[in-house]
Amino acid sequence: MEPTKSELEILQVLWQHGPSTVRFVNDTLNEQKRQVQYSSTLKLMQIMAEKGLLVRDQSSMKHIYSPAEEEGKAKKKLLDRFVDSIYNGSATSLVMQLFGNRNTSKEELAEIKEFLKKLDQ
Amino acid sequence: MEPTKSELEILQVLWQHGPSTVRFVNDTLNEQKRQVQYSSTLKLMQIMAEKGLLVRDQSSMKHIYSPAEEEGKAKKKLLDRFVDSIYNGSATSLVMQLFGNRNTSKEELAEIKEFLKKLDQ
DNA sequence: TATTTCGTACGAAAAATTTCCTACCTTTGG
DNA sequence: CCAAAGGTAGGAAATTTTTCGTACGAAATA
Repeated sequence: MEPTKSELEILQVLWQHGPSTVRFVNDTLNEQKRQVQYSSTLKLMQIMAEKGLLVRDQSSMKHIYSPAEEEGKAKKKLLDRFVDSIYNGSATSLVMQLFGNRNTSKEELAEIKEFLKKLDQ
Repeated sequence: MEPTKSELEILQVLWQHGPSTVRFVNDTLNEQKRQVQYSSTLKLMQIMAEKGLLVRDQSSMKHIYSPAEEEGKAKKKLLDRFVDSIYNGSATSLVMQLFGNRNTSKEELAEIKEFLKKLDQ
């Protein structure tokens, strides 16, 4: 299932900090992103759990939520969908546009080249 | 301004085929994407024109709509936003994930390497 | 024990997005 | 000229997404 924009924010917090309570996620959102009411975050996380985007541990009173999918996998899916919908499935054109008129550091470029070289082996 | 999902579909048609009438866009959507009523497409394109996403030529009775922004520029913006929000701004991690566990063809990889090489010069 | 604090649940409202009905005008073909 | 076909405009409805008020229970604490 495709996370909405707000859902993605919540996922990011959980990926970054690991399984968390609603309180923690809400505080983090308020610090890092934007002002939002506790009950809004709660509601959204409950919905996400229903949808299967999050897994909820209710064994203690303070429920603990975790992402249902591992960060890399989930992001890969998002990335693939992005490539499909915007670049018509061509990863190459994406990369070209990404670095085409961007001031990418020499180090970054070197790192990528090194990475690509290793892919061949 | 950030195009919504449906708005993006319309933009794609216009980028692909150039300035078009609502009728043409609607027909294309119905062929390539999904069933949608003419008046829905019309309405959405009118809204997009108001928002400044499209430019409308009303000189003739059949209005001609064009994307307000050139394809490359607009997609670059979308891409940058995507990198920022998903990969925390790191184009490198995006590329690595993109090719990490993907069966990319040798040709594709060679092309990218060639491209990166040229960037240095 | 009484009170305050902190948690979940639920429903509804608000906002954003998408869809379509209907009215009405212009053009085209008979 | 008249009817049919094809266009725009506008409002309203439907859907999806987001937000929050409120009720209520459990836990901590004075």
